Amino acid sequence: MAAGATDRVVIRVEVGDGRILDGVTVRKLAGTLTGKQFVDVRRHGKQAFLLIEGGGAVGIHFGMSGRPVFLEEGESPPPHSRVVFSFADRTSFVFRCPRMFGKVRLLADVDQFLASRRLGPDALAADLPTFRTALDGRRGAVKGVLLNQGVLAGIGNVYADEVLFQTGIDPRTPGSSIDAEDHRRLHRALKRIFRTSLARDTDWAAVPATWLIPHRGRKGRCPRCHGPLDTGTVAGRTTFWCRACQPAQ
DNA sequence: CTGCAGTCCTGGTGGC
DNA sequence: TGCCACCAGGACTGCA
Repeated sequence: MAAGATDRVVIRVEVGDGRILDGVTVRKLAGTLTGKQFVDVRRHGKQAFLLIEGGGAVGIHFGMSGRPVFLEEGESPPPHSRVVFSFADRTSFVFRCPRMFGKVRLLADVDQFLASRRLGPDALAADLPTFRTALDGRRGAVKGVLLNQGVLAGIGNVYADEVLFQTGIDPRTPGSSIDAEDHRRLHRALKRIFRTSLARDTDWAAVPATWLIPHRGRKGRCPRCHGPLDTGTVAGRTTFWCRACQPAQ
């Protein structure tokens, strides 16, 4: 993800738009980082953490459009680069965020931060028992359960629709009627979806045509049965599903 | 506790 | 063809 950001000395931190910062000033961020290295990168759900030598971390929440970009010497920051960390070896690490929904923070302790935000286990890292425990007993529409970052961290609106499509579950199904077999199938599908998507650099234009994602949109048709997709608001979010392939319970 | 609306922001889309 | 209004997306706040 942020491969290359570690083990290089930070010599400059530039913030293109201060609104991306949360709870820290440009001055404080730059002052803390200058002369230090990032020693490791962690990810939890939609956030990445660049661990600073000697303690603390830079927390990056990707929002919907945030992307990490590593630049080799001589490469210029792309448009919408909100924060640029420049290293002594002339490479740099950039946080792009066109829609400005992301956040950059300075954290004393990552685990403490995760606990304070009440985030659930990471959706991609969760094994089946963890996944099952997280989902079990949740009320409300299953789509809302999947979107709840306090249940599992990392599933956004588009991926929630995708995993429900691939498991043939109606997004409005009450969480209480999702059984152990559904849990198993959701878990397997989610891993496959995230791994495939990450392998394609999360480019939605590059995912398989058999997925729901390329067909989201007004006149979209189901890639499996070719019937018209249903659209509506579920759990407060725009939702696409196929009434035939995801039968109501 | 739960769920809903409103808010932030801007590139892309739909409609005219 | 060109312009503009509107919408989506994540997470927080405030209200019922």
